[in-house]
Amino acid sequence: MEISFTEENYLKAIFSLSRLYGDAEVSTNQISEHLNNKAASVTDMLKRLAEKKFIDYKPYKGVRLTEKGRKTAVKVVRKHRLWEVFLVEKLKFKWDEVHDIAEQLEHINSDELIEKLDLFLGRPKHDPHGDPIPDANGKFYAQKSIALAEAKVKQVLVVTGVSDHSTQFLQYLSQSGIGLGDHLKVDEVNSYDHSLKVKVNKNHGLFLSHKVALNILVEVKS
Amino acid sequence: MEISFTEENYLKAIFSLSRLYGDAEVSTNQISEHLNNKAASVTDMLKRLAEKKFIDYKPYKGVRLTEKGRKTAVKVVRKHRLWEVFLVEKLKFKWDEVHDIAEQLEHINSDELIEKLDLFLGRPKHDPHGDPIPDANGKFYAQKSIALAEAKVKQVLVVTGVSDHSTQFLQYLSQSGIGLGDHLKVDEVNSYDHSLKVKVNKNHGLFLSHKVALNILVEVKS
DNA sequence: ATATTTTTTTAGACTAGCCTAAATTTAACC
DNA sequence: GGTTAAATTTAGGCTAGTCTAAAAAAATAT
Ligand SMILES: [Mn+2]
Ligand SMILES: [Mn+2]
Ligand SMILES: [Mn+2]
Ligand SMILES: [Mn+2]
Repeated sequence: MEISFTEENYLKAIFSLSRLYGDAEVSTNQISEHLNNKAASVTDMLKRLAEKKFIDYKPYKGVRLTEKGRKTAVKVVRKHRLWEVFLVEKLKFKWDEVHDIAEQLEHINSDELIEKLDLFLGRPKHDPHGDPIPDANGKFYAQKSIALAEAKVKQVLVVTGVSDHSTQFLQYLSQSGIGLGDHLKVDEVNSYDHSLKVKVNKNHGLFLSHKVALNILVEVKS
Repeated sequence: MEISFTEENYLKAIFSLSRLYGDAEVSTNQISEHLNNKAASVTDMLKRLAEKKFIDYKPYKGVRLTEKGRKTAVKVVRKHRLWEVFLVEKLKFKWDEVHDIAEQLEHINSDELIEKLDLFLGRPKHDPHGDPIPDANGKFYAQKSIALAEAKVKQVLVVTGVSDHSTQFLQYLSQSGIGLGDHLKVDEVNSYDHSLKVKVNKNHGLFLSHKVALNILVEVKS
């Protein structure tokens, strides 16, 4: 019942792709693109994962996680996000520096360790990017956030997360003075390119492109 | 200049075997036994490590780390021991529970991470088993400990480490009320089997076999 | 100094993961 | 519906790391 580093990465990829596209089957090419390897390699691995009952696989028909596969994938996600919290909260890394390290730490195999880490961190519900941390049973507590681009003018908003986790984007947000928990208000929407003028906490006049506004998640407070 | 999980384990093995036997060449069979794999596999790997300049290797003549190899090995040891401190001090694992998890964590690759972890832990000098933690330059601060078996009757002793890191031995010590920093005094030596009667902190009358006394490291305080 | 034993290396084979190129299946188009 | 294009799988090959069995070198014993 052992699972390799590589198999864990495939399961995580399938899990996140299936969520992304409304829980549909995931295609070989989607996985191939997501993991930056070739479709033929993916087919190889899908056969092995099916053999081990992590996925249901019908050739040419795409793939879906079994319950066993989902549990395994969610556990990797849980580990990834807990380690990210550790890196930011305890070791004082910036939120844009932790992803690659967590990509390694997520494969450390010890249930005792996850449990004790979770406890040490105070059982956090969200990682440094606002993503929910599933509990030990694999349950996610859904947050009802929307993209900033969909918010209405004058609504009181709180930043709850980001959709783009790239270093570039995260650094840009930090430089603009935007982080999790900050208060936003849209003052103006440019009807030509959908860019925004927003208030961040007490400061008016920050300009954000539509592309950026699509990748900031907010909760509407009023 | 990338190094694999497996290569790191070989370098660590060579490093610790070479220390163990007074910095001599390490033989293929020693490595094979230490890592629980076959001599033929070791020969294969030695060729690769020599190719990459981690070791000096002359067929049939044993092997020795290059400076590059030593640096790499010591870094793995440093990571291993820092993570053990983390697991015991922060996550509240017992000292006999941390070795296997550290065996995984030692391969996480990030200089930033080691540095920040070291800082977070308060730059510890010893791991939970009393083993010295090399600094970022690979320097060990030698401790002048002796085995309890070599101590003289009535000397004031402080426990500084253990030679046997097995779960069994560590649990036995814990149950006997012996841990790092505890004060010992040898009250009697049995001249037939070299077993000891010792005082632990304030309690007299603990019996220890010669075998156990060989694996407890102490510093002589007077 | 030979003969025997031990250690080490070589030869050949296997698996996990990856690749490229070719074949096949499915989807899209006219 | 037949033809083309796209997606997927198969076939064959590569590397890292392991193994067993056999050959070769070194050490030991007589
Ligand atoms: Mn991963
Ligand atoms: Mn995250
Ligand atoms: Mn290791
Ligand atoms: Mn230790």
